[in-house]
Amino acid sequence: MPRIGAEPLRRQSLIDAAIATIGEQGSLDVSVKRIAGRAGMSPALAFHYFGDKDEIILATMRHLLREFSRQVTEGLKHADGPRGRVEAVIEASFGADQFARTTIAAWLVFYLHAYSSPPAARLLGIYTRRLRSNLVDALRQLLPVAEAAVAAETLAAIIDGLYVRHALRTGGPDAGKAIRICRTCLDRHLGLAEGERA
Amino acid sequence: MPRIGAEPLRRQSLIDAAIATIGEQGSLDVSVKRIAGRAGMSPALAFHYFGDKDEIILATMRHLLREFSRQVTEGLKHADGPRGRVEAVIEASFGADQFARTTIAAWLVFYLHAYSSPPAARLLGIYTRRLRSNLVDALRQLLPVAEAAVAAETLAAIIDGLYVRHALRTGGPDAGKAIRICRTCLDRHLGLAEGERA
DNA sequence: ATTTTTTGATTGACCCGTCAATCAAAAAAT
DNA sequence: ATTTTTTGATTGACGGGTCAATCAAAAAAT
Repeated sequence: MPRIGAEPLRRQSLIDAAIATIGEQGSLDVSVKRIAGRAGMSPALAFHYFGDKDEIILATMRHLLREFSRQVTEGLKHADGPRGRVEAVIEASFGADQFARTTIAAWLVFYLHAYSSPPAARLLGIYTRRLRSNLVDALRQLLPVAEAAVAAETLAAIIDGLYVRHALRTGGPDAGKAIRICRTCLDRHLGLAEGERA
Repeated sequence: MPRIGAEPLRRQSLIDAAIATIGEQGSLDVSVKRIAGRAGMSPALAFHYFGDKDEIILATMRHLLREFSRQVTEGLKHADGPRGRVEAVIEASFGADQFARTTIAAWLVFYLHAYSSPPAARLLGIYTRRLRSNLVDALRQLLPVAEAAVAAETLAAIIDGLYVRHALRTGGPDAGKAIRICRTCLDRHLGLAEGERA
């Protein structure tokens, strides 16, 4: 066997190249040729490892989702108290890896792709539900059930909105500003006045 | 001159068909053939009127932007007081025309398109700045300048986020719920406690 | 008759996916 | 240790198909 163990490396290279290419272009309309070229191999090799283009796309989505989940889980591990758990989710969302423009553009592309691709929709559904339950579970210990649901929906929307604005507007909010906006909104929902929180 | 007035009708038909096709597919990767077919004409006629595909896309964006601006302006006309002006912007954003799933999907597609198309970015920039100034101007009469800026950024992000979630998640927030979330957030930023506003 | 509207046919480019063939390293056999 | 065999890694070339855009000419209206 030659160069044993090349497959996982190649797959990862292709996924990285796919994120970069898709994110830079802001579209799924990128040829396998360009992705493979960026990863330093011929298109045929990409097909050899992934079968077809759809599978390249799905594998790339899975990688993005897994990476995000990993960071959230990591943040939750060191969080203490419900408020800390909410903040951990927020901070994971705006961590350097997740908040890179290219990464966010890729996320948005996949959001839209899910609009017409059932497998992609299934993947995103899992992520969405997990994120939501993380937020709701923590908020329920701080607020009445109804308000917790509203607060979770609001926070989730703000996060998504800040993503959109960061990725698409030059001079959009940076990570620090984004986190501050989320924290402020959380404070207000928890009924704390200016500067009142620990 | 024969068939006077055919051109504007054809152009409008093509723009409507473009919104529908792009919105349904959630992608700009739709052929001129399909758009023209949906509008009841041959692809060649679309090229005759618009020159190339990019111009079809840009004209479609301009139409969406103009329509949105029209609705905001209309709402502002009947609004009284700064709080009313903020709510007018919110309500225009979630009006039936703007909050239709297909329309929102088309919006998101154009957001992403702007990511790699300077002309599209220019168009969206105009819209973004106008929306922002509408919000900031009204909020400045209700809050200190710094807080007004944060509140505007927050509201704008929430609106965008709710758009994303409504268009892409089955069972996402409907218009009523979206408006309620925005109002609640606005209340909190204005420092009003539960049920305190007029 | 002239001008606009409309389209069928065509072209060149590009893309996805396949396939046969090549290459190089590991395993087996001697 | 040397040779042979096996097998994954890799690619160039190609087919079927689609798309954007062009063009010449027909249809329709004035």
